[in-house]
Amino acid sequence: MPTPERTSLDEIVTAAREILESDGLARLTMQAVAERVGVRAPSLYKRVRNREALIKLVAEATADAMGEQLRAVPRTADPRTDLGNLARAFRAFAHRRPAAYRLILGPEAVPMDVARLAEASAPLLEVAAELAGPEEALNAARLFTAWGNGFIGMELAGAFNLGGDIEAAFEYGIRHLADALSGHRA
Amino acid sequence: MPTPERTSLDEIVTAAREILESDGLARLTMQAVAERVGVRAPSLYKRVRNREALIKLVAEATADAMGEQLRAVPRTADPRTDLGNLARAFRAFAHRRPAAYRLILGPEAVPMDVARLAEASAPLLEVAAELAGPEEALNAARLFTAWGNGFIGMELAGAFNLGGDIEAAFEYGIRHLADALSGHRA
DNA sequence: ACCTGAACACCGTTCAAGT
DNA sequence: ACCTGAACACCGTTCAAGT
Repeated sequence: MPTPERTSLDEIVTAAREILESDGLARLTMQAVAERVGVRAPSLYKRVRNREALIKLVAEATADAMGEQLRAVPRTADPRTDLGNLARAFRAFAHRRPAAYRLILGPEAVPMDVARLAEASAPLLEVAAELAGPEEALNAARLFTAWGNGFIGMELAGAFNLGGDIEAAFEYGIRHLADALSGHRA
Repeated sequence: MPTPERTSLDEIVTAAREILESDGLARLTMQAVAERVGVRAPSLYKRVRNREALIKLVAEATADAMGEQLRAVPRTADPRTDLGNLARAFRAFAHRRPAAYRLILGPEAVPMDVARLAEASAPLLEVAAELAGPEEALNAARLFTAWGNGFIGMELAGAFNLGGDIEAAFEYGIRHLADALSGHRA
């Protein structure tokens, strides 16, 4: 008589996501995940190859969620406005799930599935194309996403603690990058 | 009769740095460090509070080394040229010691000593001031360092694997940021 | 077919005992 | 004063045995 399934891959990834965010990566143990989904640790290996693979699944789920968030940003007729709104949505997401966000960039960065990242940043590529022209769209999008990732990474790492207005610095970045990409005066 | 010292904090941090770079963060264990400096693991606790503190020491040593690297960049009369040279030196350092570099930004980022980071990025702040004026120097430096950190972080994480010329994208970023900061046309 | 306890190899860390 | 072996609590992971 087959034992009934007592959990699922989805439940496991969700549990891991929650533990990561509330307790940090070091406390994201197989035992903690197992306990949360109501099973013993060895059973997890029926659905997940190992801890590293589980962490990768969490990172990919995070990229997907981020992409969804960006696609939900309403678009206007002005690409400059859109650029700012996308950047703010991006930052808001990172603030809401900082540990997961760090997972994507951070050290020991899990080699992320490329298609997933492309999917997530598609809206940004569109706006970059509107702003910088199709020729320079990829370079422009990379300039902008690099800045955004870097800014948020430094912010989460506490690298901006010297004071100064972080909000203002973020808006300064949006404004000047929009200028730089569109070829306007700064 | 007191036992002679068989190692030192410096030797321990250096050993940790080497293991981190060659084997990765997960393999940077107290036992591995102890073996490399010729001592048993418990002895490390005479010089270091715990593993986390050791990792933090490595991160700080990395920030110091990076600062030294940036200060060694020769300066010219043209701040735009200097900006590019600093960015390339920064990137070269990250490529030479990727694991340590990630430590500074990445997930579980060790709350870095602020003064150290400021020290490391001092040259960039100077050039930013020349380019954007003293008023906007801090915002400009943050824009630039955020981009640089983000670009390299994404590069190391393999987020640029879609192809396209990464060198060109980096140079594109330098050029357009210099324009944006100095208020020139792009 | 899935779940479990037991087991293994490996950590980080503490501490009493050595010199 | 520093170093060590032994010990503890905790991991990730495997596997034979249960249902």
